[in-house]
Amino acid sequence: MRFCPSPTGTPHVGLVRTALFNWAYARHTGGKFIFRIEDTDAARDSEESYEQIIDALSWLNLDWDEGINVGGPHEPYRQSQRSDIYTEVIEKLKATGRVYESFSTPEEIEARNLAAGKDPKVGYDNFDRNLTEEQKAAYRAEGRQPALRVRVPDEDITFDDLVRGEITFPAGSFPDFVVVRPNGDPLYTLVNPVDDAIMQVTHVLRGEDLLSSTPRQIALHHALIDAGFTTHIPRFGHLPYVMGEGNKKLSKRDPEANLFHHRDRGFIPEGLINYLALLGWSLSHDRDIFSIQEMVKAFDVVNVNPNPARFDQKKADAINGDHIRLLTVEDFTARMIPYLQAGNVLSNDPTDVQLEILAAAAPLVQTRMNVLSEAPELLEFLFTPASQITYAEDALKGLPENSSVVVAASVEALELIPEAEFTHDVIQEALNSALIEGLELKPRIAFGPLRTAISGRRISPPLFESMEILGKQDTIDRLVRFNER
RNA sequence: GGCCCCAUCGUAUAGCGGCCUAGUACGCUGGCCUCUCACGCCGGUAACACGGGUUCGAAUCCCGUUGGGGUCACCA
Repeated sequence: MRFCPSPTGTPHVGLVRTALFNWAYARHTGGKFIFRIEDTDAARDSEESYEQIIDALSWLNLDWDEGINVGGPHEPYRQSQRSDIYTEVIEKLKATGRVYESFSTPEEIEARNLAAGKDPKVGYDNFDRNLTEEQKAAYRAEGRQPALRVRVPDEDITFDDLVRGEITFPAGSFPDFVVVRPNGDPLYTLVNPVDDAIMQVTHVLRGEDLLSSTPRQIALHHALIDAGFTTHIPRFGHLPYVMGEGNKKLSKRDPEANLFHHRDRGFIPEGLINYLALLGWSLSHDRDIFSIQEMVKAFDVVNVNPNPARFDQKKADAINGDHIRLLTVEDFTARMIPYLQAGNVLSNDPTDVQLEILAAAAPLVQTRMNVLSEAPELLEFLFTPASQITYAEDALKGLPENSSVVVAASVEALELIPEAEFTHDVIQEALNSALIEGLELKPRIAFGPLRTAISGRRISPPLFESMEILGKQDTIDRLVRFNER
Protein backbone atom coordinates (compact mmCIF):
# COMPACT_ATOMS: atom_id res chain seq x y z
CA MET A 1 0.00 0.00 0.00
CA ARG A 2 1.09 3.54 -0.43
CA PHE A 3 -0.05 7.06 0.22
CA CYS A 4 1.41 9.59 -2.16
CA PRO A 5 -0.06 13.06 -1.88
CA SER A 6 1.01 16.14 -3.75
CA PRO A 7 1.94 18.86 -1.32
CA THR A 8 -0.47 21.51 -2.55
CA GLY A 9 -2.62 23.36 -0.05
CA THR A 10 -3.77 22.28 3.40
CA PRO A 11 -4.69 18.65 4.03
CA HIS A 12 -8.21 17.87 2.87
CA VAL A 13 -10.47 15.45 4.75
CA GLY A 14 -10.84 13.41 1.56
CA LEU A 15 -7.09 13.08 1.35
CA VAL A 16 -6.93 12.03 4.97
CA ARG A 17 -9.67 9.47 4.48
CA THR A 18 -7.65 8.01 1.60
CA ALA A 19 -4.61 7.84 3.86
CA LEU A 20 -6.68 6.19 6.58
CA PHE A 21 -8.09 3.49 4.30
CA ASN A 22 -4.66 2.74 2.85
CA TRP A 23 -3.16 2.57 6.30
CA ALA A 24 -5.97 0.45 7.72
CA TYR A 25 -5.79 -1.99 4.85
CA ALA A 26 -2.04 -2.32 5.18
CA ARG A 27 -2.36 -2.95 8.90
CA HIS A 28 -5.23 -5.35 8.39
CA THR A 29 -3.37 -7.45 5.86
CA GLY A 30 0.03 -7.13 7.48
CA GLY A 31 1.35 -5.38 4.38
CA LYS A 32 3.64 -2.40 4.17
CA PHE A 33 2.49 1.18 4.18
CA ILE A 34 4.69 3.47 2.10
CA PHE A 35 4.53 7.23 2.33
CA ARG A 36 5.85 9.02 -0.73
CA ILE A 37 5.58 12.64 -1.82
CA GLU A 38 4.67 13.51 -5.40
CA ASP A 39 6.20 16.92 -5.80
CA THR A 40 6.89 17.03 -9.51
CA ASP A 41 5.04 20.28 -10.03
CA ALA A 42 7.38 22.88 -8.64
CA ALA A 43 4.94 25.67 -9.44
CA ARG A 44 2.21 24.35 -7.14
CA ASP A 45 4.04 22.39 -4.48
CA SER A 46 5.08 23.99 -1.23
CA GLU A 47 7.24 23.03 1.69
CA GLU A 48 4.60 24.32 4.06
CA SER A 49 2.03 21.94 2.63
CA TYR A 50 4.53 19.09 2.85
CA GLU A 51 4.98 19.72 6.54
CA GLN A 52 1.25 19.99 7.09
CA ILE A 53 0.68 16.57 5.57
CA ILE A 54 3.22 15.06 7.93
CA ASP A 55 1.64 16.95 10.80
CA ALA A 56 -1.76 15.56 9.83
CA LEU A 57 -0.63 11.94 9.67
CA SER A 58 1.26 12.25 12.94
CA TRP A 59 -1.68 13.81 14.70
CA LEU A 60 -3.90 10.96 13.59
CA ASN A 61 -1.25 8.39 14.53
CA LEU A 62 -1.13 6.97 11.05
CA ASP A 63 2.40 5.66 10.92
CA TRP A 64 4.26 4.33 7.89
CA ASP A 65 6.80 1.58 7.39
CA GLU A 66 8.72 3.07 4.56
CA GLY A 67 9.07 6.55 3.13
CA ILE A 68 9.49 10.13 4.22
CA ASN A 69 11.58 10.52 7.40
CA VAL A 70 11.83 6.79 8.04
CA GLY A 71 13.67 5.73 4.89
CA GLY A 72 13.54 2.35 3.24
CA PRO A 73 14.95 0.35 0.34
CA HIS A 74 13.78 2.77 -2.36
CA GLU A 75 15.03 6.12 -1.14
CA PRO A 76 14.53 8.95 -1.71
CA TYR A 77 10.77 9.20 -1.21
CA ARG A 78 10.28 12.66 -2.63
CA GLN A 79 9.88 12.55 -6.36
CA SER A 80 11.65 15.85 -6.76
CA GLN A 81 14.80 13.99 -5.66
CA ARG A 82 14.39 11.00 -7.94
CA SER A 83 15.25 12.56 -11.31
CA ASP A 84 18.13 10.18 -12.02
CA ILE A 85 15.86 7.22 -11.65
CA TYR A 86 13.30 8.67 -14.02
CA THR A 87 15.96 9.52 -16.60
CA GLU A 88 17.04 5.91 -16.66
CA VAL A 89 13.47 4.66 -16.94
CA ILE A 90 12.75 7.05 -19.78
CA GLU A 91 15.76 5.84 -21.74
CA LYS A 92 14.72 2.22 -21.40
CA LEU A 93 11.15 3.01 -22.32
CA LYS A 94 12.30 4.80 -25.46
CA ALA A 95 14.47 1.86 -26.37
CA THR A 96 11.51 -0.53 -26.21
CA GLY A 97 9.45 1.73 -28.43
CA ARG A 98 6.56 1.98 -25.97
CA VAL A 99 7.24 5.66 -25.70
CA TYR A 100 7.84 7.97 -28.65
CA GLU A 101 8.79 11.53 -29.43
CA SER A 102 5.96 13.88 -30.20
CA PHE A 103 6.50 17.34 -31.64
CA SER A 104 2.89 18.44 -31.93
CA THR A 105 1.96 21.48 -29.89
CA PRO A 106 -1.49 21.79 -28.32
CA GLU A 107 -2.31 24.49 -30.86
CA GLU A 108 -1.37 22.27 -33.80
CA ILE A 109 -3.44 19.41 -32.40
CA GLU A 110 -6.48 21.61 -32.02
CA ALA A 111 -6.04 23.04 -35.49
CA ARG A 112 -5.83 19.54 -37.01
CA ASN A 113 -9.00 18.46 -35.18
CA LEU A 114 -10.84 21.52 -36.38
CA ALA A 115 -9.63 20.99 -39.94
CA ALA A 116 -10.84 17.39 -39.82
CA GLY A 117 -14.24 18.60 -38.65
CA LYS A 118 -13.83 17.04 -35.21
CA ASP A 119 -14.57 18.41 -31.81
CA PRO A 120 -11.33 19.81 -30.39
CA LYS A 121 -12.21 17.96 -27.19
CA VAL A 122 -11.25 14.65 -28.77
CA GLY A 123 -7.68 15.64 -28.03
CA TYR A 124 -4.46 14.32 -29.47
CA ASP A 125 -4.70 12.43 -32.75
CA ASN A 126 -1.62 10.20 -32.42
CA PHE A 127 -0.15 12.26 -35.24
CA ASP A 128 3.51 11.68 -34.35
CA ARG A 129 3.29 7.95 -33.79
CA ASN A 130 5.28 6.95 -36.82
CA LEU A 131 7.47 9.89 -37.64
CA THR A 132 10.52 9.00 -39.71
CA GLU A 133 13.99 9.97 -38.59
CA GLU A 134 14.00 12.59 -41.34
CA GLN A 135 10.81 14.19 -40.06
CA LYS A 136 12.14 14.27 -36.51
CA ALA A 137 15.37 15.79 -37.72
CA ALA A 138 13.39 18.45 -39.55
CA TYR A 139 11.51 19.39 -36.37
CA ARG A 140 14.77 19.55 -34.48
CA ALA A 141 16.22 21.75 -37.16
CA GLU A 142 13.39 24.18 -36.36
CA GLY A 143 14.63 24.20 -32.80
CA ARG A 144 11.77 22.10 -31.46
CA GLN A 145 12.12 19.58 -28.64
CA PRO A 146 9.77 16.62 -28.40
CA ALA A 147 7.50 15.64 -25.56
CA LEU A 148 7.36 11.91 -24.91
CA ARG A 149 4.11 10.03 -25.29
CA VAL A 150 3.10 6.50 -24.41
CA ARG A 151 1.87 4.44 -27.33
CA VAL A 152 -1.40 3.10 -25.96
CA PRO A 153 -2.29 -0.43 -26.99
CA ASP A 154 -5.06 -0.78 -29.52
CA GLU A 155 -7.26 -2.95 -27.38
CA ASP A 156 -9.78 -2.70 -24.56
CA ILE A 157 -8.31 -2.23 -21.11
CA THR A 158 -10.06 -4.06 -18.32
CA PHE A 159 -9.26 -4.15 -14.65
CA ASP A 160 -10.97 -5.41 -11.55
CA ASP A 161 -11.47 -2.46 -9.25
CA LEU A 162 -11.24 -3.36 -5.58
CA VAL A 163 -14.35 -1.40 -4.69
CA ARG A 164 -16.28 -1.32 -7.97
CA GLY A 165 -15.62 -4.62 -9.67
CA GLU A 166 -14.74 -5.08 -13.32
CA ILE A 167 -14.35 -1.91 -15.37
CA THR A 168 -13.59 -1.81 -19.08
CA PHE A 169 -12.38 1.10 -21.15
CA PRO A 170 -12.88 0.46 -24.87
CA ALA A 171 -9.92 0.68 -27.22
CA GLY A 172 -9.56 4.17 -28.57
CA SER A 173 -11.28 5.90 -25.67
CA PHE A 174 -8.14 7.87 -24.92
CA PRO A 175 -5.18 8.91 -27.07
CA ASP A 176 -1.45 8.54 -26.59
CA PHE A 177 -0.59 10.67 -23.58
CA VAL A 178 2.37 12.78 -22.62
CA VAL A 179 4.67 11.50 -19.88
CA VAL A 180 7.68 13.77 -20.28
CA ARG A 181 7.75 17.45 -21.12
CA PRO A 182 9.87 18.72 -24.00
CA ASN A 183 12.31 20.10 -21.43
CA GLY A 184 12.79 16.63 -19.99
CA ASP A 185 10.66 17.00 -16.84
CA PRO A 186 8.71 13.83 -16.16
CA LEU A 187 5.03 14.22 -15.38
CA TYR A 188 2.80 12.58 -12.81
CA THR A 189 1.54 10.28 -15.57
CA LEU A 190 4.98 8.72 -15.70
CA VAL A 191 6.32 9.09 -12.24
CA ASN A 192 3.37 7.72 -10.31
CA PRO A 193 3.24 4.32 -12.02
CA VAL A 194 7.02 4.15 -12.21
CA ASP A 195 7.43 4.55 -8.48
CA ASP A 196 4.60 2.16 -7.75
CA ALA A 197 6.38 -0.37 -9.94
CA ILE A 198 9.82 0.18 -8.49
CA MET A 199 8.54 0.23 -4.93
CA GLN A 200 6.70 -3.02 -5.50
CA VAL A 201 3.33 -1.59 -4.64
CA THR A 202 0.64 -4.25 -4.89
CA HIS A 203 -2.50 -2.29 -4.02
CA VAL A 204 -3.40 1.23 -5.01
CA LEU A 205 -6.25 2.87 -3.14
CA ARG A 206 -7.02 6.38 -4.28
CA GLY A 207 -9.73 8.87 -5.03
CA GLU A 208 -12.43 8.33 -7.59
CA ASP A 209 -11.17 11.30 -9.58
CA LEU A 210 -8.29 9.13 -10.75
CA LEU A 211 -10.49 6.36 -12.04
CA SER A 212 -10.40 7.45 -15.63
CA SER A 213 -6.62 7.75 -15.62
CA THR A 214 -6.25 4.15 -14.50
CA PRO A 215 -6.23 2.58 -17.98
CA ARG A 216 -3.40 4.93 -18.92
CA GLN A 217 -1.46 3.83 -15.88
CA ILE A 218 -2.08 0.23 -16.73
CA ALA A 219 -0.79 0.85 -20.25
CA LEU A 220 2.36 2.32 -18.77
CA HIS A 221 2.74 -0.57 -16.36
CA HIS A 222 2.72 -2.93 -19.31
CA ALA A 223 5.50 -0.88 -20.84
CA LEU A 224 7.36 -1.04 -17.53
CA ILE A 225 7.05 -4.81 -17.47
CA ASP A 226 8.46 -4.97 -21.01
CA ALA A 227 11.37 -2.83 -19.95
CA GLY A 228 12.05 -5.11 -17.00
CA PHE A 229 11.26 -2.73 -14.14
CA THR A 230 8.55 -4.84 -12.60
CA THR A 231 6.67 -8.07 -13.02
CA HIS A 232 3.12 -7.23 -12.09
CA ILE A 233 0.45 -4.58 -12.25
CA PRO A 234 -0.96 -3.37 -8.95
CA ARG A 235 -4.60 -3.84 -8.04
CA PHE A 236 -6.56 -0.60 -8.06
CA GLY A 237 -9.38 0.52 -5.84
CA HIS A 238 -11.15 3.84 -6.22
CA LEU A 239 -12.66 5.43 -3.15
CA PRO A 240 -15.82 7.52 -3.44
CA TYR A 241 -15.76 11.25 -3.04
CA VAL A 242 -16.38 13.11 0.16
CA MET A 243 -19.07 15.61 -0.70
CA GLY A 244 -20.14 18.84 0.90
CA GLU A 245 -23.58 20.37 1.12
CA GLY A 246 -25.87 19.50 -1.75
CA ASN A 247 -24.19 17.51 -4.44
CA LYS A 248 -20.94 19.32 -4.66
CA LYS A 249 -17.58 17.82 -3.99
CA LEU A 250 -16.23 19.15 -0.72
CA SER A 251 -14.14 21.96 -2.11
CA LYS A 252 -10.90 23.22 -0.70
CA ARG A 253 -12.69 26.44 0.09
CA ASP A 254 -15.20 24.81 2.42
CA PRO A 255 -13.91 25.09 5.96
CA GLU A 256 -14.95 21.58 6.83
CA ALA A 257 -12.72 20.30 4.05
CA ASN A 258 -9.69 21.37 6.04
CA LEU A 259 -8.45 18.78 8.49
CA PHE A 260 -6.93 21.36 10.80
CA HIS A 261 -10.23 23.18 11.05
CA HIS A 262 -11.59 20.11 12.81
CA ARG A 263 -8.55 19.85 15.03
CA ASP A 264 -8.95 23.50 15.99
CA ARG A 265 -12.60 22.93 16.81
CA GLY A 266 -11.60 20.23 19.21
CA PHE A 267 -11.94 16.97 17.40
CA ILE A 268 -9.84 14.27 18.95
CA PRO A 269 -8.05 11.95 16.53
CA GLU A 270 -10.11 8.97 17.68
CA GLY A 271 -13.33 10.77 16.86
CA LEU A 272 -12.29 12.12 13.51
CA ILE A 273 -10.89 8.80 12.38
CA ASN A 274 -14.08 7.05 13.42
CA TYR A 275 -16.21 9.51 11.51
CA LEU A 276 -14.04 9.47 8.40
CA ALA A 277 -14.08 5.67 8.41
CA LEU A 278 -17.87 5.83 8.32
CA LEU A 279 -17.72 7.71 5.05
CA GLY A 280 -17.88 4.73 2.74
CA TRP A 281 -17.39 1.94 5.22
CA SER A 282 -19.06 0.48 8.26
CA LEU A 283 -17.99 -1.88 10.99
CA SER A 284 -21.30 -3.62 11.49
CA HIS A 285 -25.00 -3.17 11.05
CA ASP A 286 -25.71 -1.90 14.54
CA ARG A 287 -22.62 -0.12 15.79
CA ASP A 288 -20.83 2.96 14.59
CA ILE A 289 -18.60 3.87 17.49
CA PHE A 290 -15.35 1.94 17.32
CA SER A 291 -11.65 2.21 17.96
CA ILE A 292 -8.94 2.29 15.34
CA GLN A 293 -7.89 -1.19 16.47
CA GLU A 294 -11.35 -2.51 15.81
CA MET A 295 -11.29 -0.88 12.42
CA VAL A 296 -7.96 -2.45 11.51
CA LYS A 297 -9.20 -5.83 12.55
CA ALA A 298 -12.29 -5.61 10.36
CA PHE A 299 -11.30 -3.40 7.46
CA ASP A 300 -11.34 -4.77 3.97
CA VAL A 301 -11.45 -2.59 0.86
CA VAL A 302 -13.95 -4.81 -0.86
CA ASN A 303 -16.53 -3.69 1.69
CA VAL A 304 -16.11 -0.04 0.81
CA ASN A 305 -19.27 1.49 -0.55
CA PRO A 306 -18.79 2.99 -4.04
CA ASN A 307 -21.20 5.89 -3.74
CA PRO A 308 -20.12 9.36 -2.74
CA ALA A 309 -20.69 10.37 0.87
CA ARG A 310 -21.69 13.72 2.27
CA PHE A 311 -19.75 15.16 5.15
CA ASP A 312 -22.26 15.71 7.96
CA GLN A 313 -20.87 17.99 10.63
CA LYS A 314 -23.57 17.15 13.17
CA LYS A 315 -22.95 13.45 12.97
CA ALA A 316 -19.21 14.03 13.06
CA ASP A 317 -19.61 16.09 16.23
CA ALA A 318 -21.79 13.43 17.82
CA ILE A 319 -19.25 10.72 17.07
CA ASN A 320 -16.50 12.89 18.51
CA GLY A 321 -18.57 13.49 21.63
CA ASP A 322 -18.91 9.76 22.14
CA HIS A 323 -15.15 9.38 21.89
CA ILE A 324 -14.62 12.20 24.35
CA ARG A 325 -16.80 10.30 26.81
CA LEU A 326 -14.71 7.20 26.23
CA LEU A 327 -11.54 8.97 27.40
CA THR A 328 -10.30 8.53 30.96
CA VAL A 329 -10.85 11.69 32.98
CA GLU A 330 -7.10 12.29 33.22
CA ASP A 331 -6.67 11.98 29.47
CA PHE A 332 -9.68 14.18 28.84
CA THR A 333 -8.33 16.79 31.25
CA ALA A 334 -4.96 16.90 29.55
CA ARG A 335 -6.50 17.24 26.12
CA MET A 336 -8.64 20.18 27.20
CA ILE A 337 -5.67 22.27 28.30
CA PRO A 338 -4.58 23.59 24.89
CA TYR A 339 -8.12 24.66 24.13
CA LEU A 340 -8.45 26.43 27.47
CA GLN A 341 -5.19 28.20 26.74
CA ALA A 342 -6.38 29.17 23.28
CA GLY A 343 -9.49 30.58 24.93
CA ASN A 344 -7.38 32.58 27.40
CA VAL A 345 -8.86 30.70 30.32
CA LEU A 346 -5.59 29.12 31.32
CA SER A 347 -2.14 30.63 31.13
CA ASN A 348 0.52 29.01 28.99
CA ASP A 349 2.06 27.64 32.12
CA PRO A 350 -0.91 26.73 34.31
CA THR A 351 -0.41 26.96 38.06
CA ASP A 352 -0.93 24.01 40.38
CA VAL A 353 -4.08 25.65 41.71
CA GLN A 354 -5.46 25.97 38.21
CA LEU A 355 -4.66 22.37 37.42
CA GLU A 356 -6.35 21.29 40.62
CA ILE A 357 -9.50 23.17 39.73
CA LEU A 358 -9.41 21.71 36.25
CA ALA A 359 -9.02 18.17 37.54
CA ALA A 360 -12.02 18.65 39.81
CA ALA A 361 -14.13 20.20 37.06
CA ALA A 362 -13.26 17.83 34.25
CA PRO A 363 -15.65 15.04 35.25
CA LEU A 364 -18.46 17.58 35.38
CA VAL A 365 -18.03 18.62 31.77
CA GLN A 366 -16.96 15.45 30.05
CA THR A 367 -20.55 14.59 29.18
CA ARG A 368 -21.28 18.15 28.15
CA MET A 369 -19.05 18.50 25.12
CA ASN A 370 -18.88 17.23 21.60
CA VAL A 371 -15.78 19.18 20.68
CA LEU A 372 -13.05 20.42 22.99
CA SER A 373 -13.34 24.02 21.89
CA GLU A 374 -16.50 24.15 24.02
CA ALA A 375 -14.33 23.93 27.13
CA PRO A 376 -13.47 27.62 27.62
CA GLU A 377 -17.09 28.77 27.61
CA LEU A 378 -18.08 26.03 30.02
CA LEU A 379 -15.22 26.39 32.50
CA GLU A 380 -14.17 30.01 32.34
CA PHE A 381 -16.06 31.06 35.48
CA LEU A 382 -14.04 28.68 37.62
CA PHE A 383 -10.85 30.53 36.71
CA THR A 384 -12.27 34.02 36.98
CA PRO A 385 -12.14 35.97 40.26
CA ALA A 386 -15.53 36.68 41.84
CA SER A 387 -15.10 40.36 41.19
CA GLN A 388 -14.82 39.87 37.46
CA ILE A 389 -17.78 37.64 36.74
CA THR A 390 -19.96 39.06 34.03
CA TYR A 391 -23.60 38.09 33.69
CA ALA A 392 -24.90 36.95 30.34
CA GLU A 393 -28.00 38.72 29.14
CA ASP A 394 -30.07 35.60 28.62
CA ALA A 395 -29.16 34.43 32.12
CA LEU A 396 -30.44 37.62 33.77
CA LYS A 397 -33.53 37.70 31.64
CA GLY A 398 -34.76 34.32 32.83
CA LEU A 399 -34.48 35.08 36.53
CA PRO A 400 -37.49 35.23 38.87
CA GLU A 401 -38.61 38.42 40.63
CA ASN A 402 -37.44 37.33 44.04
CA SER A 403 -33.86 36.53 42.98
CA SER A 404 -32.26 38.70 45.61
CA VAL A 405 -34.30 37.10 48.37
CA VAL A 406 -33.25 33.67 47.18
CA VAL A 407 -29.61 34.67 46.99
CA ALA A 408 -29.68 36.30 50.42
CA ALA A 409 -31.26 33.23 51.98
CA SER A 410 -28.63 31.08 50.33
CA VAL A 411 -25.81 33.17 51.72
CA GLU A 412 -27.29 32.76 55.16
CA ALA A 413 -27.56 29.02 54.79
CA LEU A 414 -24.09 28.60 53.34
CA GLU A 415 -22.47 30.68 56.07
CA LEU A 416 -23.52 28.02 58.56
CA ILE A 417 -21.55 25.29 56.81
CA PRO A 418 -18.08 24.84 58.29
CA GLU A 419 -15.34 25.38 55.74
CA ALA A 420 -14.14 21.80 56.01
CA GLU A 421 -17.59 20.44 55.21
CA PHE A 422 -18.20 22.60 52.18
CA THR A 423 -18.93 19.70 49.83
CA HIS A 424 -21.58 19.37 47.18
CA ASP A 425 -23.89 17.06 49.12
CA VAL A 426 -23.76 19.18 52.27
CA ILE A 427 -24.32 22.30 50.16
CA GLN A 428 -27.24 20.72 48.39
CA GLU A 429 -28.81 19.68 51.67
CA ALA A 430 -28.41 23.13 53.18
CA LEU A 431 -29.80 24.88 50.15
CA ASN A 432 -32.64 22.43 49.82
CA SER A 433 -33.83 23.02 53.33
CA ALA A 434 -33.38 26.78 53.11
CA LEU A 435 -34.97 27.34 49.71
CA ILE A 436 -37.14 24.40 48.74
CA GLU A 437 -38.48 23.72 52.18
CA GLY A 438 -37.94 27.08 53.89
CA LEU A 439 -39.10 29.40 51.14
CA GLU A 440 -41.22 26.72 49.49
CA LEU A 441 -39.69 27.31 46.10
CA LYS A 442 -39.61 25.06 43.08
CA PRO A 443 -36.04 23.88 42.43
CA ARG A 444 -36.02 25.66 39.09
CA ILE A 445 -36.88 28.99 40.73
CA ALA A 446 -34.53 28.42 43.63
CA PHE A 447 -31.38 27.48 41.80
CA GLY A 448 -31.60 29.63 38.69
CA PRO A 449 -30.44 32.82 40.44
CA LEU A 450 -27.64 30.94 42.19
CA ARG A 451 -26.39 29.53 38.92
CA THR A 452 -26.25 32.97 37.39
CA ALA A 453 -24.57 34.44 40.45
CA ILE A 454 -21.92 31.74 40.45
CA SER A 455 -21.22 31.30 36.76
CA GLY A 456 -22.76 34.31 35.08
CA ARG A 457 -24.43 31.90 32.69
CA ARG A 458 -27.82 30.40 32.11
CA ILE A 459 -26.20 27.03 31.49
CA SER A 460 -23.38 25.72 33.63
CA PRO A 461 -21.83 22.60 35.05
CA PRO A 462 -23.75 21.22 38.06
CA LEU A 463 -24.26 23.95 40.63
CA PHE A 464 -23.33 22.35 43.95
CA GLU A 465 -20.22 20.72 42.55
CA SER A 466 -19.19 24.07 41.10
CA MET A 467 -19.65 25.71 44.50
CA GLU A 468 -17.52 23.03 46.10
CA ILE A 469 -14.73 23.68 43.61
CA LEU A 470 -14.90 27.43 44.19
CA GLY A 471 -14.87 26.99 47.95
CA LYS A 472 -16.99 28.61 50.61
CA GLN A 473 -15.53 32.10 50.54
CA ASP A 474 -15.53 32.51 46.79
CA THR A 475 -19.05 31.13 46.55
CA ILE A 476 -20.39 33.56 49.12
CA ASP A 477 -18.48 36.42 47.54
CA ARG A 478 -20.17 35.72 44.25
CA LEU A 479 -23.61 35.58 45.80
CA VAL A 480 -23.08 38.79 47.74
CA ARG A 481 -21.69 40.56 44.73
CA PHE A 482 -24.65 39.42 42.66
CA ASN A 483 -27.05 41.03 45.11
CA GLU A 484 -25.04 44.22 45.22
CA ARG A 485 -24.95 44.66 41.49
C1' G B 1 -20.31 15.74 -26.72
C1' G B 2 -17.02 10.78 -26.15
C1' C B 3 -15.62 7.51 -22.25
C1' C B 4 -16.21 6.04 -17.14
C1' C B 5 -18.53 5.81 -12.24
C1' C B 6 -22.82 6.12 -8.95
C1' A B 7 -28.30 5.50 -7.30
C1' U B 8 -31.91 2.36 0.19
C1' C B 9 -35.16 7.30 5.29
C1' G B 10 -32.90 14.60 5.30
C1' U B 11 -27.56 12.42 6.17
C1' A B 12 -24.15 8.00 6.84
C1' U B 13 -25.08 3.14 6.23
C1' A B 14 -26.99 -2.57 7.02
C1' G B 15 -28.79 -5.65 3.15
C1' C B 16 -24.93 -9.53 -1.34
C1' G B 17 -32.61 -13.97 -4.16
C1' G B 18 -36.86 -15.91 0.58
C1' C B 19 -34.73 -14.15 7.57
C1' C B 20 -37.43 -7.08 4.85
C1' U B 21 -44.85 -5.24 6.81
C1' A B 22 -36.39 -3.00 5.14
C1' G B 23 -32.26 -2.83 10.61
C1' U B 24 -28.73 0.79 13.05
C1' A B 25 -26.67 5.71 13.95
C1' C B 26 -26.91 11.11 13.40
C1' G B 27 -30.74 14.73 12.75
C1' C B 28 -35.66 16.19 13.98
C1' U B 29 -39.41 15.05 17.63
C1' G B 30 -42.58 13.15 22.31
C1' G B 31 -41.42 11.39 27.17
C1' C B 32 -38.49 9.66 31.58
C1' C B 33 -34.29 11.13 34.66
C1' U B 34 -33.03 16.10 36.59
C1' C B 35 -30.56 22.28 40.11
C1' U B 36 -29.65 24.40 34.17
C1' C B 37 -27.46 22.11 30.03
C1' A B 38 -25.85 17.61 28.81
C1' C B 39 -25.20 12.28 29.48
C1' G B 40 -28.26 7.99 29.93
C1' C B 41 -32.98 5.46 29.05
C1' C B 42 -37.94 4.63 26.48
C1' G B 43 -40.89 5.98 22.08
C1' G B 44 -42.07 8.53 17.23
C1' U B 45 -40.64 10.36 12.21
C1' A B 46 -38.74 9.00 7.47
C1' A B 47 -36.09 5.29 2.19
C1' C B 48 -35.38 0.61 -1.82
C1' A B 49 -35.20 6.89 -8.47
C1' C B 50 -38.48 5.01 -12.67
C1' G B 51 -39.82 1.17 -16.33
C1' G B 52 -39.15 -3.52 -18.19
C1' G B 53 -37.34 -8.42 -17.72
C1' U B 54 -35.19 -13.26 -15.18
C1' U B 55 -37.41 -16.17 -11.03
C1' C B 56 -42.19 -19.88 -7.45
C1' G B 57 -40.00 -15.41 -5.06
C1' A B 58 -36.06 -9.18 -6.22
C1' A B 59 -33.95 -3.57 -2.42
C1' U B 60 -30.71 -7.59 -3.91
C1' C B 61 -29.46 -10.42 -10.78
C1' C B 62 -30.00 -8.39 -16.18
C1' C B 63 -31.52 -4.44 -19.67
C1' G B 64 -33.29 0.37 -20.55
C1' U B 65 -34.72 5.36 -18.84
C1' U B 66 -33.98 9.37 -15.73
C1' G B 67 -30.99 11.90 -12.44
C1' G B 68 -26.21 12.99 -10.24
C1' G B 69 -20.85 12.93 -10.51
C1' G B 70 -16.01 12.38 -12.74
C1' U B 71 -12.71 12.66 -16.81
C1' C B 72 -11.13 14.06 -21.61
C1' A B 73 -3.84 19.08 -19.93
C1' C B 74 3.14 19.44 -21.85
C1' C B 75 -1.96 19.63 -13.29
C1' A B 76 -1.96 15.83 -9.89
